[in-house]
Amino acid sequence: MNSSYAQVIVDVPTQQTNQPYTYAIPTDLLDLVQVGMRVKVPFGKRDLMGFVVDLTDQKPADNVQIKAIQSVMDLVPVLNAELLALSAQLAQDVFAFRISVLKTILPNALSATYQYLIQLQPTFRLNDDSQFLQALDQQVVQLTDFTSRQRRLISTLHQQGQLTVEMLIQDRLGVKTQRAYQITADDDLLVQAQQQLRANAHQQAQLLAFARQNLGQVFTQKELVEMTDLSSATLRAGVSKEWLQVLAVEKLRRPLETLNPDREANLTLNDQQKQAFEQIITAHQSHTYQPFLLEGITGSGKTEVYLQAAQQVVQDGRTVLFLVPEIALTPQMIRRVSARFGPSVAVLHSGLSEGERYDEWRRIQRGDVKVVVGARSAVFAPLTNIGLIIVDEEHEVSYQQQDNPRYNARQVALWRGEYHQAPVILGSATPSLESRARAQKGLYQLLMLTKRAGDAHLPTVQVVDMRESLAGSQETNFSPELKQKIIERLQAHQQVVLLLNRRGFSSFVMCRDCGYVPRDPNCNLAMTLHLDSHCLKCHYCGYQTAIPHRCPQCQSNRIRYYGTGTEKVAMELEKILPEARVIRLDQDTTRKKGSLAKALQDFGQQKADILLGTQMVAKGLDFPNVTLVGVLNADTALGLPDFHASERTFQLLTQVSGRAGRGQTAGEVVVQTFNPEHYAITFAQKHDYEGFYRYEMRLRQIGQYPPYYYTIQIQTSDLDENVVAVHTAQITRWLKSQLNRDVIILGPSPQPIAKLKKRYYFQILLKFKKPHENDELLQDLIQRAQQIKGNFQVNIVRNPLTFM
DNA sequence: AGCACGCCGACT
DNA sequence: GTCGGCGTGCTC
Repeated sequence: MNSSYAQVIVDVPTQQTNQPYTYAIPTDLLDLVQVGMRVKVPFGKRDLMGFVVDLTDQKPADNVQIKAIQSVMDLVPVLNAELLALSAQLAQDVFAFRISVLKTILPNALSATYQYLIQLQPTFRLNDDSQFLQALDQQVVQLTDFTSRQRRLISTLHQQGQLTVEMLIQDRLGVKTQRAYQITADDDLLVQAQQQLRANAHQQAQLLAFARQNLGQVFTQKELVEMTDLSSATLRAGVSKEWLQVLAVEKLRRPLETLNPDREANLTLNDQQKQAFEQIITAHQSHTYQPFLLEGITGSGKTEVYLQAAQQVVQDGRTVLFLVPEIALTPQMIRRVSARFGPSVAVLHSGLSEGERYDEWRRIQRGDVKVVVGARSAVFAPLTNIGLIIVDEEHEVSYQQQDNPRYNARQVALWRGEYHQAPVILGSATPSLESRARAQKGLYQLLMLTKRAGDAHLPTVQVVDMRESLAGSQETNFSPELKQKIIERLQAHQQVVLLLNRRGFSSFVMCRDCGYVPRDPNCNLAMTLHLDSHCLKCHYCGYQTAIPHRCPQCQSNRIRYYGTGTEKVAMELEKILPEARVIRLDQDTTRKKGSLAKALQDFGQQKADILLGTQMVAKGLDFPNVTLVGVLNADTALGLPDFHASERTFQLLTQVSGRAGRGQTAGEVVVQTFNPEHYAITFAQKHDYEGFYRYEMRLRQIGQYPPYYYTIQIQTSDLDENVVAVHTAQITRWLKSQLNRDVIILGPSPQPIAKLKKRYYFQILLKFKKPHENDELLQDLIQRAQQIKGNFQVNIVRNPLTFM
């Protein structure tokens, strides 16, 4: 029985249209429209794309006029029941529009483009204003190509009948096709043709012979030419005589690195790995949703556990979703996974073109793929029958999308694991406090790997106090200790990785003599430098003070803002070690496609001695000849106005230390810092995650921060600084009157980057005990903010991971 | 978002 | 008087 109405989410991302609209299904589309398909619908004056989220027979109230669906854009649904349910849940969870979430779940190629076909009519009269239209007759144009003046004219002429405007809604990208031939299944026809063929028609004779060997089969033109060595002219002759039929077959744009991997054998698991493996497989085989926290020191072989568990799951007929941070999706890593799973793997990373991404998505959708490896957005891969989900480096901030909708892929992974009743592995050498605390409570099962693979030892870590090093001398990024060790490695023909920590760069003040950083008296967080207003501000509570010219702790006048770039460091290296060959790795040098792969390959082949880079050198790189890691500035993140500052610093130091001593030779790490006694640094020095965890948890408890409290960040913005300040203060008063007594409200205060793209930003932070206790009130806040006239905007972020 | 409606100031 | 500026409200 077909339903006669469809509930449609239309492609208009606004608060007012964030609801399903009811459309009638015309009789000729009755058996075509399905839930999860895209449709074209009339909406107001326009035609739009929309998603069918439900089918009903319920006739809606009489007071609304029901329009009919115009056409169906898909033959099969692009969203299954799981992903539709996920979209609804996620929209609520991250306070986003349903349509935005739906478009995030699907590849970009499936987002519609709106174009118009303009046809001038005989009545069209040319004049100065309408001159621009003459060249546009019969042309497909986009609305954004015109000024509002031109649009108005087109609209007027359209009403007068001087031209017609036809709306075209199209996929952003088509399916790429390739010319192919299907050989007739009619052998008699071919036999007959063979008998009648002229004796000198050797080419056609050859084609006929081949055809009779492959009755009914399909070959692309390219394949056919290669196999038979015939010309395309002969093939055309075959077509005209009906031996062959022309087809257009789909051509998949496959990323190169996954095409022909050499198979790679499994490594032997040690006892700890084996135990972890078995527990994961037990959960999978009993179809149980069970999150595991796999806490393994760097080099302990977490990846091998992932891969072998994945192989087992695939062997049992289920599929695997494997998430890694984008930064870890190096060609090294992709080759490794492809080598294990061959053609049944799909790799989704930011280097893919829109077309490649779409084609990988279609392979997954069709069920050709057993294992999906990818960064954040791969968590929406349309896999069915998932038997295992892996989130590698689960503590990574990049799993949370930084713009709307601000979903967290780790959370989505857990949701999908529960939906499929499958185990989810959260793996890290330095788990997020949140996940580690959940393991403590028994919500996740803790699996520990404490031994490094082979005989490798963790590197020794030397902390260098830059306060002493800098005193009296010229400002430099290299302490004598680090410089000396680099020289030793160069002489021994070993390699060096140097990390320049850019996180928190530039925006805070520190004393060069004693390491003092000005903190606000209320929150004890580092205050952010505002050059525009020449003051220091706390971005939690809004406390504000003048920039000191003399250090309050040691009276030095060398208190100034802190920061440097890789380019500057590379120049200094050139000066002090002119013979060293250096590869720079940062946003600037790796923007071009393939340049990262090239740089890493060169370093792997020892075409350089030193790899100098930002955060991206810290993750997942495996170069056995690297025996020294230098961290030029460990502190910068400590200066951030963020309660995660210590956690991030500890994680970064631990991760980058793990790059040293992965081969036979022991590794060494030099950490330069102005805060040698800071616990994030001393615990990292001892490779003591558990110690850091306990210490930091105490501080979080005292400061009433996560994981003891849930947080919500309310971002407000306006073109006018006063307007946003006034409205934000109003909202704060309203929240105070509405919220439960035990909800802690911090702010309002200007955001660390208070002005961005001509808008001024403020924030309010809420801290509370029950995860969803304020959701309704916040929805109400969004509705109310909608009523405010002007450019004022409100944006709500659940569990913010950064404060910028 | 985009489009119409409607209310005000600047012109042929 | 009308044209066109933009603020406001609606779209099944």
